[in-house]
Amino acid sequence: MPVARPEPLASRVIAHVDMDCFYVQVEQRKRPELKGVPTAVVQYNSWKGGALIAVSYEARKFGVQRSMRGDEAKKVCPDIQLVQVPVARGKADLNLYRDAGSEVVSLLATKGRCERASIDEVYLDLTGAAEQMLSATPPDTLEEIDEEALKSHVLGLPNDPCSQGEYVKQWLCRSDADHQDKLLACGVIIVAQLRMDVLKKTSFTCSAGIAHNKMLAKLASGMHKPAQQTVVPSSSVTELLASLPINKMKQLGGKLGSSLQRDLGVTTVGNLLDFTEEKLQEYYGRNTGTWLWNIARGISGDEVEGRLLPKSHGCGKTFPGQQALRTLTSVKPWLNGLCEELSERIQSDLEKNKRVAHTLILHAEGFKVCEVPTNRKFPSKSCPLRYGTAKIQEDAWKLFESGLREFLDLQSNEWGITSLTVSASKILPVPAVSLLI
DNA sequence: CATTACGGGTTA
DNA sequence: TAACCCGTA
Ligand SMILES: Nc1ncnc2c1ncn2[C@H]1C[C@H](O)[C@@H](COP(=O)(O)OP(=O)(O)OP(=O)(O)O)O1
Ligand SMILES: [Mn+2]
Ligand SMILES: [Mn+2]
Repeated sequence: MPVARPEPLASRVIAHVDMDCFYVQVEQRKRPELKGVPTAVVQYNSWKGGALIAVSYEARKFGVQRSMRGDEAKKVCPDIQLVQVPVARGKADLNLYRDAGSEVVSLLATKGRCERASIDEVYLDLTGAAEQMLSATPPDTLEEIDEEALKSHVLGLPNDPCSQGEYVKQWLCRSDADHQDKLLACGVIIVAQLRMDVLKKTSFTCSAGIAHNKMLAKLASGMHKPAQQTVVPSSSVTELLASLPINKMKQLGGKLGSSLQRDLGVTTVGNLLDFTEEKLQEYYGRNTGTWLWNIARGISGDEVEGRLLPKSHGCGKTFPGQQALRTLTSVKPWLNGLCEELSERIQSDLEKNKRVAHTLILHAEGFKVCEVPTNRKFPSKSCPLRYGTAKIQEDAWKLFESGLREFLDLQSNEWGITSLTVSASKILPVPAVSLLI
């Protein structure tokens, strides 16, 4: 499933930036009285007080966690403020957070190639900016280094809280460093400035990792949160990975990571060093085997893609338990509502970004009651996407009907839909000439 | 009865 | 290519 990419020969400076308790910060900017108090963002609230999707650091001290029920959060943290996600057409509306994410991306995309990796995080390739700084104004020539940069965590450095700033300053400025480390030091200063700029212009804090590839930068950004940054010199990598639990590595948090533990006894990323590339390929195939062999050594050549916008738009809703939709008449208005939201979002993408979506996809889940128990799933269906809410609704309905026929297979008249999702994909820029017509 | 999203590789 | 599956926020 993962694919191996060799590390580029020249060393890169890569940053991963992730917003702190993002949806909470978005709500706190709207309601400043919530700043500094235990807060969580909750989706719906009828069933056990709704489910938490973002939790402030003040609330985390009480043991409040994502996916907890609102009621449960209140038990462990009676003073917690629960803010509800906006609702439109009977479903959660995440546009407020999408827009806030875009604000941040625009600020972070100014110093090098930027990849929007999720609603609240980006990867940056700062190699060019770091090289430029190293040749024009290297750290040791600066009169003053930002406090924010001096607060960085440098992996492999003694961490004495009293004199940490001094150690970091020495590391940033040391003249005997190799070229790689000097570039990283420049990256640290650039990222500190970017984070200060984000805070100043949006009021949001974020955390960041700076390293020579995406994998290590991502790992580092999560090591010290909130409002901190961590740099990974090459010399620190072996020790870092030696003790890193296998499931903490990106892409190993699921079945592959479990299989490594269960079938090979691998509990840390470093344990993978005990296996030859051929052995890993034998177990997991050529691509995945080589990928595993590489990550054990901190090698990952994935490029930062220059992409500031999502590649698809989707909207969905689940209908658990008794809420399952059991008739065509009850499915239709929900599907129409989802299509309406999707239509608005792709229309706005067209106007703001001059991009057109070309494929409409319908996903559903459901059950049927019949004599011969079957495990057939509701099939996904797709078709060319025609713009206009009514057309999208019409096409999505056709996709649903055809999926339902296949799903039921003439075997049952009693059924229920427990999940509906429509999405728009294959989004391409409108050719510049066609904008003139 | 976590929910509502995205990206990316595999399968047929 | 469409549909499916996995991993993650
Ligand atoms: N499982 C989920 N379901 C729905 N929304 C989610 C889920 N995970 C994350 N989100 C949303 C809410 C988060 O504020 C936002 C960013 O996720 P993430 O970066 O993992 O956590 P976070 O920003 O809330 O806290 P942290 O400070 O630990 O990064 O995405
Ligand atoms: Mn975050
Ligand atoms: Mn995140």
